[in-house]
Amino acid sequence: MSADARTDAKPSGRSSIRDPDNNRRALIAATLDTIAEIGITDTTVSKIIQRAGLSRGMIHLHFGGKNQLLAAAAKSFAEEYFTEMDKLVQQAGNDPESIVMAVVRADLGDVLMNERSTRIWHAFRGAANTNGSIALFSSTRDKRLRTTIHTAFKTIAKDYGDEDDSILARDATFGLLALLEGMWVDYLSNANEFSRDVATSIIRRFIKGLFPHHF
Amino acid sequence: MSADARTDAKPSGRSSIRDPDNNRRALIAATLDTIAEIGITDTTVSKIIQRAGLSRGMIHLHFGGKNQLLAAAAKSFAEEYFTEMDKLVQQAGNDPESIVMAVVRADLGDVLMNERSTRIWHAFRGAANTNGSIALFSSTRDKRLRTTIHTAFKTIAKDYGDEDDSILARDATFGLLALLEGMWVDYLSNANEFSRDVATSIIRRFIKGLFPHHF
DNA sequence: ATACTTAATGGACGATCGTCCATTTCAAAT
DNA sequence: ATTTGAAATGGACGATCGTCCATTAAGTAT
Repeated sequence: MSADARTDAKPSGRSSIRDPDNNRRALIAATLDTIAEIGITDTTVSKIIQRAGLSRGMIHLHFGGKNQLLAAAAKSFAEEYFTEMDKLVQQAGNDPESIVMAVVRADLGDVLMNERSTRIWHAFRGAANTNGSIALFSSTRDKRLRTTIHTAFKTIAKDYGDEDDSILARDATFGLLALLEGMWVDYLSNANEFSRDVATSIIRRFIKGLFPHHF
Repeated sequence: MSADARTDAKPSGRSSIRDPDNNRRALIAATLDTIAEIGITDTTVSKIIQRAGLSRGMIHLHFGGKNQLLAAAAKSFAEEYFTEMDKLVQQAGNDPESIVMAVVRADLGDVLMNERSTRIWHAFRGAANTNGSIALFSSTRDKRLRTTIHTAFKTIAKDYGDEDDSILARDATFGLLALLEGMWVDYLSNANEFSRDVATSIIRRFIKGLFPHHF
């Protein structure tokens, strides 16, 4: 065995002391954790670098400033959400009914909806009005997700031969997303009293009201 | 007539230059306006007193500090909302159906739901996690409003002789409030595309799904 | 070995934060 | 008129904010 431990220290390895990408990620993670813990108002450069265990100048070095770090954190947070959502939805069946309920269960599940994420979500939403760079990544759910739900509801709506097929599907999409948003607010307000099962069954009940032969 | 013009300058009069109560209200109004305009993060003591046209020390004089002023502003904002809501609901008929729809129309009407109020609402909600004194006044809608809706739905639910009367009413209450919350988020995200009529008809459709013989 | 590029450091900087209080102003009571 | 007490003022204060950069350390190429 001529291979020694140092040989595999390729550029792509993690053994190096220096690791800009890792530090970049650490700063974003520290930012999100700080926001979740003490709120975006009290999230300062000092608190972030202290939590990340990095030096003061690194925020300016890697992001150019605090605001750009916040924007990057918002983007990263949104990407995490949609990546996880995609994963969970793809595990569902192919029939529209399963897809819709997979979205509901994913959005209300503890992976996506928890104290940390609801706090971060609302912190960014509150800040999005004035900070345009944050607003881009916190628009009401993702376009892709909206399309997924809309497509599923359009398929279902065809089973109800009424003339307002498309309006029904649009209303169901709009309403479902609003319901999910409202559940997040409710969870944020009192996480201890909130029941995921109750929330899920309520949403199912509302959807079933629109599509009595399904759900 | 021994009464001269000065006699009626009672403590409750408004003729005086000094008017502590008015200044107190002015500070709260300036705080809310500032939050709506530039966000709670950038809302500073200097910005508030500048907008109110008052002197620097007045915040400490009347409220004891910035945080207490914010709490008072949150309380005032919530009270405004519920006062207006009460007014609009009382103008409605006495049948449960009218009451529910009155709540919906009030919550989605331009008096209660507008850019200013949705921004303030979400700013406070985002800050409520860390600031307990704010949290008290921004709990998911008011208890009284919740009771009003719940009572109406219980009456309606009795017409559907199923055994899950109370669960149905509970679900309808929970779901309606979540829907309304979600609509506020949607309005905040893109106020220009938002349609109050569409939102109202969607909510009515969802409720009608639960109570097909009504709405 | 040496030169060169990039990553990382942490202190200095002016600006601004919220708080506080000595002082002044006003209005009612005497 | 004079006294008394509350309302209002605005500058001073230390603390902290975010930014920036001269310097050091680490990794790569010659």
